[in-house]
Amino acid sequence: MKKPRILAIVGPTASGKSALAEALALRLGGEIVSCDSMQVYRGMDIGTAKPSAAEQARVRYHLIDEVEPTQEFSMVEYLVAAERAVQDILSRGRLPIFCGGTGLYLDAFLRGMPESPGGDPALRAELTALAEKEGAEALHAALGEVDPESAAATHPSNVRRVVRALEIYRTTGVTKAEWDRRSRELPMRYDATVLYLCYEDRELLYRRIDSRVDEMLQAGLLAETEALCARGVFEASGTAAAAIGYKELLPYLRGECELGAATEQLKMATRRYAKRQITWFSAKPYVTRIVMDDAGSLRNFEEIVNNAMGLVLS
RNA sequence: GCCUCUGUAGCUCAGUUGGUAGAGCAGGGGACUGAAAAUCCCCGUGUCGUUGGUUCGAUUCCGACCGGAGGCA
Repeated sequence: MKKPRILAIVGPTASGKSALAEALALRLGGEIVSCDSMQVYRGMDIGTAKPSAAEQARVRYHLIDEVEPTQEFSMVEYLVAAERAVQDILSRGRLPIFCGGTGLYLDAFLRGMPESPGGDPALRAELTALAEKEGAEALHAALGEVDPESAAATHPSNVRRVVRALEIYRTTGVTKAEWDRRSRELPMRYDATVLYLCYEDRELLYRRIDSRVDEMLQAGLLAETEALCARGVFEASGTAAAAIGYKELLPYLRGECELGAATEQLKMATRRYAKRQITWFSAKPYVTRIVMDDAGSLRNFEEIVNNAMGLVLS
């Protein structure tokens, strides 16, 4: 059976993914599947650079505003919802276009996942407490007893990963290394073209990030943050509370620092995030690089769109 | 104009009883399979303000000059 075609636009924050995705969706008869761990939350619009009402009127978007920020949502929920969205889009004869910067989510979708064990909050809490009491080394050593392969691949300080590996072994009796091996053997389910937007001039990307943060503040990011506070998002400290854009402004809202200082922290956090995304996507064998440095002018943008069209249609 | 303090990494500063220097932050590189906007790992050569002097050797001591801060006029 022929695999269905899908397109994906990935890259660091502020690289211009949304604009390119929209242009391609309009030309190719596509619908956009957000591939973003934070845009799924309702009420987090400005800070996550969610497509505006106008943009959502031009192209159909999926996996935006799926859940409340106080709810838990992670990779697997994403996987399920994305699968549903893609089937829906394909059933209408249209092209699914993934767009976003959460590399893990796209990775998981492209590969599919075997029935690996879900998270066990109680066990996680227990193991994390153990690491605090007896040290991360001790927990890592415990992992080494049952799953030396994963232990060797995980730094002892990375408690979260060590906990996850132990969690998998304790709940299934099968090592994480084995689960990973099985998933690696799964065939790609889609014929995917993944366009990775990159900047040869890092400074240029950073300038785009800085000005986008300024625009977000002007658009009312502080008010949005206050609204999230009022809903107890940060007390819940779930995934939504980790979003960049809000937690950096909390010290200012509490009167602990100037707005300028908070803004700097926010820009810095965003740049570092972009850096991590670049590291992630650069290492992926399945991406086709698109250099965005010259996308500034309309003419150059058109050229990039045409170039991308060529890659998709080939 | 005079006096005092000060000038070391992109920033804030240590330090060298004279043998060319190191922290934090910033920055860079990397990892990543059910928390991923998360989590974690690795990376420190810089005319020690400039220029003379003393010295085997000066970033370190001395002088002058230049920049900064403060004080007295």
